Amino acid sequence: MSEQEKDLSEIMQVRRQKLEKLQESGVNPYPHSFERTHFSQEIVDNAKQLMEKEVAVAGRLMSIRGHGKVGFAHIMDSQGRIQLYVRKDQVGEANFATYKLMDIGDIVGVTGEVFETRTGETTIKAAKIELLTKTLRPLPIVKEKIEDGERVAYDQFADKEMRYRQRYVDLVVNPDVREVFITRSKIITHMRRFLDDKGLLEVETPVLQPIYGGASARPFVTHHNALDVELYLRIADELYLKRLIVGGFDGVYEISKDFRNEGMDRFHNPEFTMMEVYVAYKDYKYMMELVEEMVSYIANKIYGKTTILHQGREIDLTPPWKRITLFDAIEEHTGHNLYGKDLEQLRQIAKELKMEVESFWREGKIIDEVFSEKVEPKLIQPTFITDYPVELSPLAKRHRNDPNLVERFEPFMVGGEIGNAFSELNDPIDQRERFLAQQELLELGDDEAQMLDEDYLRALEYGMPPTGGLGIGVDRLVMLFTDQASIRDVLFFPQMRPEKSG
RNA sequence: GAGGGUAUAGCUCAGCCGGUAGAGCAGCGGCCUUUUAAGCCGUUGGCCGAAGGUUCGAAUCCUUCUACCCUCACCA
Repeated sequence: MSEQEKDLSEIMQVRRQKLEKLQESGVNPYPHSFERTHFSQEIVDNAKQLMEKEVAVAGRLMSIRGHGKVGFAHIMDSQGRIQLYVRKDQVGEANFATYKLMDIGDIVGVTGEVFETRTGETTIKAAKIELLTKTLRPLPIVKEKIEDGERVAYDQFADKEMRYRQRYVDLVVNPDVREVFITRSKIITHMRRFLDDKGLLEVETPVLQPIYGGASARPFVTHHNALDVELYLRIADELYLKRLIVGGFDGVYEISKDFRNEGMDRFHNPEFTMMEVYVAYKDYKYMMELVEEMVSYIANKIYGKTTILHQGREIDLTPPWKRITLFDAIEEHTGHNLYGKDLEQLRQIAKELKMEVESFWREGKIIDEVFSEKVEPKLIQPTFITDYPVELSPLAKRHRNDPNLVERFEPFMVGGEIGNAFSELNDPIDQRERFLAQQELLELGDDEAQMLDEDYLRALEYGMPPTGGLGIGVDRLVMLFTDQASIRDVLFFPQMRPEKSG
């Protein structure tokens, strides 16, 4: 980079020359503060009341149109944009000279009176325009035009790689991107408020864990020097949160990052945000109500209604959502009832469905595969899939009516799952057996099988009340609400290969 | 991990069956005291992602590499 710095592009050299000129004329290009009285949007919205009143706004110059001894510009702040009108005979010779040395992208503060131009645009007639930060890099400026009431952007900053790597530029230049992240923040705020209003306690549990658990995934491994031990970045919060239920809390939740050392695509980032909640004395039926209530609550808070548009389809989040068992759903979509079928029969059915089956797959795995291939893509409207085979769910309690099943559900919509929940297994003896079954899988070479956690078993032996638990993939919920097709578009800084290798 | 695509000026993109680089915007110099994708005149700017190869000659054809995007496989 330093080589490039020496040989700056012409456009950047010019900016540095302007910086020097400004300093020579006594202008501080990096002053310490500015007293703002209004945001741009407030002025535009309240133009009548503010007419001929003095205001002070601060933000970035996004367009400059010169007219000799006069100039128009747009300044953008966090709320929007407003036009400036700078006259040499108003701001004075020296200040006008400073203005002439400003570039698109520079951060400025303007004081002046509000008025309306001939064309009817609310504008600030500058009494003074101050440089607040000189910028040395040109912004990839997007030009906009209003055509038939539609905002049309020209030369949009669109290169995805650059947008992700230089999100700060993306945010300045693409207003829709900012909106997505504001909505993301609101979703989490409303989620938190909803859970708090239920009387649940927000808690924090370890990210660095000596034994990882609570999900099936490969972990990131790290090393703690002082203790000289291997630690894992958590793949889930589950086992720690349930320890807190053992400890006597009636309901706890955590919204935080989990880490899974696996592939990346438009639904997966190595670090992602999970919300997990556990409520004592409740079961999975209660958790279903909690999910549909929470998601529709968020929709109402954000859009004032419980339907949303996602990738051109209207999704109706109004409770109650459809509920169907895993086996019924498979039968509905394939015509095959897989319940109680043995391994050979399942293989035969998979064959008839033209699916490839790996030799080491067991019953549960085949059922899961049939479901995700034949059913999952068709679950567009919100649907709870319930009652999974025991072997797929080592932490879930057996079904009250059928010991081959567990009380588990996953909420699906737009062809993907957004969470996972169960009546939590609190029988320590059964839990030990399930862990041992996982150990066998581990030995068979399943590197995602779960580790046996003796301390967690000890906690269960002290007694965990009946508990309902739920995890929600927050990023996916955000994708749904903000109509984004890729997880990278709802993460400020999605994981990328480091820049400039080789 | 497999397949497909993309990479040319600060940004958005042209550049055909190989002949030595182009536009708009931005920038720079002019003119311009109500413009708004401001306008008009002039003008600078490129190791054509990297490295090799074929060729008299490569942005263009071939090979390898790098990064990103899309699809598929595993996982939320």
